[in-house]
Amino acid sequence: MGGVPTPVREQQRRDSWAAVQAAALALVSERGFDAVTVEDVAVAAGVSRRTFFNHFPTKAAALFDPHPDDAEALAALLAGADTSGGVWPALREVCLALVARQEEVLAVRRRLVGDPELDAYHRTAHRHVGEAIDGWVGAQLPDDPFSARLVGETAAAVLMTAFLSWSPDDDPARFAELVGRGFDLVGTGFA
Amino acid sequence: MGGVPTPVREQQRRDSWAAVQAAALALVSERGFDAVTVEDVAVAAGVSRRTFFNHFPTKAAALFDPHPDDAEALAALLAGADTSGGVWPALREVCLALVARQEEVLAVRRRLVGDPELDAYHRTAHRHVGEAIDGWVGAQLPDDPFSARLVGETAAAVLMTAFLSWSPDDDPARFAELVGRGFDLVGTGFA
DNA sequence: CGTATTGGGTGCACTGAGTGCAACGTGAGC
DNA sequence: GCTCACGTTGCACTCAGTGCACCCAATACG
Repeated sequence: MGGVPTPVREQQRRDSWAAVQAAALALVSERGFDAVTVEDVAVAAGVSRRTFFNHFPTKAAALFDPHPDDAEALAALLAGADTSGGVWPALREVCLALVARQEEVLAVRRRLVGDPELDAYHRTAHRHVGEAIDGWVGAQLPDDPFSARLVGETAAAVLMTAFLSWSPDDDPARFAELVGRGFDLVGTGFA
Repeated sequence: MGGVPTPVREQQRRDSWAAVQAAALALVSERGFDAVTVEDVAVAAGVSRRTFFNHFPTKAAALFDPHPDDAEALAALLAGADTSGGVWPALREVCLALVARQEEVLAVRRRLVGDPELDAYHRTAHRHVGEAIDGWVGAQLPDDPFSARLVGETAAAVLMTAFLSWSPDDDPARFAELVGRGFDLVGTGFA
């Protein structure tokens, strides 16, 4: 019944998941996406090829699916957000706190832009954030799902823009700066 | 030399391209993405499997890559846009004119949401529009590429939100209405 | 005109992603 | 200890996508 089967099993599963994602990021950032096979990743993670696909639906997903801890962290940030100054400024702070957690992963992913297939997955990765925001905004605007979704999509667009405008060789702090600037620009309605 | 090889060849190629896309949209909207093979599409289009991949890099691309005519139409709309009232309101009108051209294709695509792989491609399809806008805004703001890209990404986010909030059974005009409303909401900075 | 060239279409063989299925083994409940 | 649940595994299979050599029709050129 409770989604969590049992602590030990759950931990095994998370470890296995994390080992596969770590191996995928390491190999792909070293050799490039096309030069790494799922078999390579599985071997490096100490897992069978079949198990890889038990965790991730596609090769690209191993690179871009959010770590459960990060998903929980985002939920916590949203739950604790201060909306007294409005929804959009509150989201600004949430996203700034979020990106600070993920510097290393973002740097690896940034080196992968250019491949069309990967770019598509890249956008869904930022969409994981957008969807969480959807739900959060939607709870505050239960009678306006369109606006809630638009806020989530727009926040994801800001993150994507900052991500693409940033270079992994730059100071990581510059990425946060770009995110803040993006939120500010949208907040003025591109006046 | 000139990119266009010669009128006849160019026309042959476009016809073949269009036949494949039409076949892909028809079959997939009828049976679903996974139940249609590239072979099926090629046969229905009267073309070899190998030719399919000469036109489209992936199966999903056959569904989502923009028709050359539409790409040219967008460029023309942007070139003729009236920016006297500001960049964002001008984009609003361009996007409204654009979606009016594509009602049928959008209705088919709308039936395909839900598949994660397809959703990823879906976003890149709206990104084709965003990229054209990037270039257009970038020409007007040559010293601020970040803002130019942000405008393009945000416009794509508005289109995507309207697309997801719309139902193919709705009046097509409602889709345009949603696009307009999305641009208005962003234009106020989510105040 | 006749000949050479170009460029799209095709067939073939090959790699690798992704899936269904039937096991196996180890933690958990009784 | 027995049984059940569940993550893992191996195997066989379909199909997406690619490299390559070849064919044919449309063009360029003499």
